[in-house]
Amino acid sequence: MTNTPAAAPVPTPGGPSPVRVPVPAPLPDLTPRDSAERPVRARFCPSPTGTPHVGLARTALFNWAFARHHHGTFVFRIEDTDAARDSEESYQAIIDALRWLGLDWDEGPLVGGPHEPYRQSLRGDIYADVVRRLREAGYLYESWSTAEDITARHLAAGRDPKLGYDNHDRVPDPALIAAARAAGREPVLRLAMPDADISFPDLVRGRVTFPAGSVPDPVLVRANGQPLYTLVNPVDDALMGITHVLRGEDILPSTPRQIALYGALEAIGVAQYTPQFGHLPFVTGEGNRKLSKRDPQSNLFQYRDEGFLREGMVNYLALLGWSLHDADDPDRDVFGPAELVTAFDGRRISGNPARFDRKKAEALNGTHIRLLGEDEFAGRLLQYLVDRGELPAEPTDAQRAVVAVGAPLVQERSALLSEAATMLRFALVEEAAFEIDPAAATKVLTEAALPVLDATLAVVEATDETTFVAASLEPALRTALIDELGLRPRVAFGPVRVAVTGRTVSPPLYESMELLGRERSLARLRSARALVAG
RNA sequence: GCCCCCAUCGUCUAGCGGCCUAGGACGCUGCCCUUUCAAGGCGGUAGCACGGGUUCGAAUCCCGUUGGGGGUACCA
Repeated sequence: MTNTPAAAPVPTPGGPSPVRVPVPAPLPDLTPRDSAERPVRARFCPSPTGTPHVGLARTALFNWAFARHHHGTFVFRIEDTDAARDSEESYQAIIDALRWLGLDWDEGPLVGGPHEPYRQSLRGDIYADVVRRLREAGYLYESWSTAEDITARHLAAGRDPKLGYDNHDRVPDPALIAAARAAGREPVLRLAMPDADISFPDLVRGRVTFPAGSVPDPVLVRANGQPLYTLVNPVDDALMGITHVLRGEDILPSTPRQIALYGALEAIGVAQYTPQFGHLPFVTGEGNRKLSKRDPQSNLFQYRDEGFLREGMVNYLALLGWSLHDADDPDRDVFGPAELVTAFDGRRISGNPARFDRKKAEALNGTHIRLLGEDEFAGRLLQYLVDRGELPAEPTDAQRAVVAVGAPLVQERSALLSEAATMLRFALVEEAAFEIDPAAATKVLTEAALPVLDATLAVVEATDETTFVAASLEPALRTALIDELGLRPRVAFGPVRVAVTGRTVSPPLYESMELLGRERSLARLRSARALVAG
């Protein structure tokens, strides 16, 4: 391997450089009063490139909570500057995600605001103007080198080609330019990085310093004239008056070039100040790797489909890199969106990567399900069943009644709405569509079940519409099955449960029978008996 | 390679020099309750990566090592 001098990969062009080098403002350590100096304006600025994932949602949540906590403004902006990857479908999905989580924005698509438009694909003229002014002030220079040119120069000089761009074009190279022109190529526009350490106070990590020379001059404008993220992200943050940038740790390494750009933007009057940055830890999956967009576990909507509550999801997402500390509990796990906002001042964000733990997310969701009032839970469950297509858009009165009566029976036994739906399905399906789970039948509906079903049938047949209620069924069945047949409860009620609900796991039995009704219960018991009798 | 970030139970964390024989939650697990499953109650299991400092005293501060992660695009 080539021995390259450490920390000096970028040769400084000899002689006076024709390129103007921005002077970033010194960014002193944060003091408690900094946050009070100007009203907080935080933003969420995703690229619409795929299905929203949990890491994206976490970033949105933190920015939202931070803005709300400080009574500031939450700006929502779409960074769709890569036509090859962006899609309208993805844009709609992001909006859907924010709405589901209840993250309302004060400025952005659909709601407008003083800095419209909020989709970067519509802001071309603005960027063109900023680029023109940066060029006129001398901050951008044309760079004609291709990746091959750069690699060839490193190799010729005995340097490691992985060093990246070598700042060669700061001084125009007539031969290179002529060759590029002959090949019909256009130059990209680069910003010259200052030859000094770049250091900034990170809200999450404290002071972070990048040594001079460790960041090559970045490309801000493509050869085809289209601006890149490296330009438009800081430009829009500046134009929109963003004060705090909470974003993923993956862009921590690009912060120095943004700070350099802010120096130039301030010089030409586009920016008034450099915002404060806070880099949120990664959300990881099963391994230690950053949760990839391709990982099915990362798909936010999957959790909604499986019956996560907004409250459960928000609560769990908030715990991914943050913890709530209050007077009576220094490490509280369960809290709602309002409590999150009250507590989220941004100071307790951890720098540690956090693994997305499905089990814990589910447990937390179960806690929130139990926290819901009975009627509220029934309403959520009904909506969930409709959304999942298990009930029609306009459920019948009978269907509504089953959910209303059944919801309290399953509320404390469900961690997810999908579990509640599964447990209530026996009473929701058309009678013709009712099926007994084969595994449950094999396990419980054996020959030994015959006397149980006979005794149960006798009991139920003896009831009428007024005595077919849980309160009467319980003593009657206990007498018939436990006392008279001398069975243990587990053995006695198993066959009845499977006959009536089709599953070994169900809401409480007597209530389930009452919910189903006398006639349907009888029919199912008879059908199960026939099955057992062969 | 180079730059940056991170390092407390399996997982997420509390801890910001003595209150720590390290607390909570999830998980796992024992018992109780019990018509299934849950919920609930009472227990248990398990951790400060390593090595140097600093200090009367270090999970807490500093340095190094190791390990993990990210970046190094005319993606964002």
